[in-house]
Amino acid sequence: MSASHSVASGSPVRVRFAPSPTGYLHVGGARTALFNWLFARKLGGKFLLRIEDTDKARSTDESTAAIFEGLTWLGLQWDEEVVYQGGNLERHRRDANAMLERGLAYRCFCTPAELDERRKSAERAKTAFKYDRRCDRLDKDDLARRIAAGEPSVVRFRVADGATAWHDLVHETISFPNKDIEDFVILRSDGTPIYNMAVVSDDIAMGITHVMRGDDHISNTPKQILLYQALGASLPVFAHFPMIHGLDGKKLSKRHGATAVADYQHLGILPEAMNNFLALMGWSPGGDLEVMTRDDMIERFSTDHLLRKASVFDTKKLEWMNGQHLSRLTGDALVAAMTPSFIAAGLFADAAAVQAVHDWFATVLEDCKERARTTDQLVELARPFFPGQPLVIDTAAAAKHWADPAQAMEWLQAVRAHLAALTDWTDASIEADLKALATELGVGASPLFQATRIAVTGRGVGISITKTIFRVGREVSLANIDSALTHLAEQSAA
RNA sequence: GGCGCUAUCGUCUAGGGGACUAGGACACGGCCCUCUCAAGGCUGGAACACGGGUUCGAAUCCCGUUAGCGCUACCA
Repeated sequence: MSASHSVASGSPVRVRFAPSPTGYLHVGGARTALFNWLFARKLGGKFLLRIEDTDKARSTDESTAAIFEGLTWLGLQWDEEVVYQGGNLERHRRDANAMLERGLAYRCFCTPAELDERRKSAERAKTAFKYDRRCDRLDKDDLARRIAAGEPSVVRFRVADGATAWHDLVHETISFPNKDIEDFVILRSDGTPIYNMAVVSDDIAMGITHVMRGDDHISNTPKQILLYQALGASLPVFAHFPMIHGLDGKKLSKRHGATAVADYQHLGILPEAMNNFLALMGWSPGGDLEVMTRDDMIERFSTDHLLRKASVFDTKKLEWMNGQHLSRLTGDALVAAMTPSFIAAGLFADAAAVQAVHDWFATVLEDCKERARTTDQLVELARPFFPGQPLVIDTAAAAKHWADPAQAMEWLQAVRAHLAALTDWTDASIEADLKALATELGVGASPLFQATRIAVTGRGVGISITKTIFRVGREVSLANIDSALTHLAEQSAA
C-alpha cells in the first residue's frame, strides 16, 4: 500500500470549487461550493473558483456567467481571481510529458475503434475490460518508427501493483486495489489533457490543501493520488460529500423540476435560507438546531458532522425554512433583502425610490413578513399598501365572502359610513368600531371583516384588515369600498 | 459484469456500546389561539433494511445478504 501522507497540517487552508460550465449552477454544485466556502471561512483559509472548461464542445460562456451569478447570489464569494482550466493546457501537457520522460507513462497507439472493439468483446465474454498494456511492450525500434511516422498516440499512465488508499474526511479509509485501475489516458492524441490530469496539475499549481467534492469522484481519487505521487507533490486531504437526489431517489436532474439555484431565486427564496437548507443536506451542527444564519454555520461547521448518505431534496422544508428566515429579518436587513423583489414586481422604480420611503417600507414589511413564506408572497401581501394600486377583486374570495351580493352591499355601506364618520383614526379604534358594527348588524366579526377585506384589498387573505385600513388611510379605504360597491351593483344588475 | 460508496419515521436529521419505551424538524391529522392567511402553543400517527456474530448489553462494532447510488471514455 502506498503511503498517502497529507499536506502539513500547519499550512493555510486553500480549497476550491471546480464546476464545468456546461449548464446552470445546480443545487448539488451549490452545496459543494457552500461546504468548501464554510470550511475556508471556518479555518481562515481561501476559497477559490476554477472553471473546468477543457471540454470545448460542451462549455459555454453563458454557463460560466450563470455559475458566477449563482455563487454571488448565495454570497459565496471566491477569494482570488477565477482560474480557467483551459488557460493551463501548456502546464498540463508539460506535467504529462514529464511523466512520460521519466518512464512513468507511455505512448499508446491503439485507436479508439480498436479499443472499442476489445471492450465489446470483453463484454460479450462477460469479463471486465481493462487495457492490456500492449503498447507498453512495444520495442524501442518499433516505438521510434511509429513516432517518426507521425502515427497518432495518447499518453497512458502506468499503474503499479499494490493498492491506493487514503483517509477521507467523511468516509474514513477508502482503498482501491491497483489491479482494478487500468493504465488510464492522461493526454489525448491531440495533446490535450484528460480530466484527471488537468485537475491534479491545477490543484497542485493552485496549492490546494483540501479537495472536497461530490462522492461521484471517489473512483477518480486513486488515479489522482497516483498522479500526485508521480509528480512528486504532496497529497491534499480528500473529502467526498454525498450526492443530492430527487424525490424518487435518483440523481437530481431536470426531470425533478427546479434544480438550478436561480430557479429558487426566482421562486422567492432568500439566499440565506437556501444556504441553510443546503447545509443541512449532508451536514448537521449536531443536536436540534436547524435554522441558522451564515455566521452561525461558519461557527459550527466541522467535517466531523458530515454525513455519508445521499439526501433527497424536498422543497417543502425549504419553503418553511425561508419563512423562518423571513420573519427573523428586521429593519435595514429586511429592507435590503426585499428590495430586489419589489423592484422586480414593479412596486419601486429603483433602490433610490426604496430609500426615499425607507421607514414606511420597513413598517409595511414588518407587518407582513410573518405571514409570508417566500419573498413573492411577501410582495403580494404588501402590494395593497402601495399607493395607486387598482382594486383587483379575487373572484374566488368574492364568491365565498360576498356570496350574497345584496347583503354584502348593505354591510359595506355600513362599514363605509362608520369609517367616514370615525374621528379617532387608529388601528385600535377602527377595530373597536367595526366590531361594534358587527354586533349592531347581528353578524359575527369574521364574515364582516372578510367582506371588508375584499372591498379594501381585493383579496381574501392579508394581514389584519383593521390595520390595513389604518395604514392605507381613510381616503384609499373609502375609495376602494366605493369601487367594490360599484362592482357589486354591476354584478347584481347583470 | 467489475470496482467503490451507502443504508434511523414519507423527507431532512439527532444518535458515536448502557442515558433509547430511539429525540427534533418538514409534511400529514386533531385541539388551542384567531378578522382570513401565516406564525405560535399543545397533541396523534410514523423509522433503526434483513440475517448472523462480538458483548453482561448494539441503532451504535464485525461479517454476509438485499437494495439504492456512483464509476467503469482519447466526458468532466
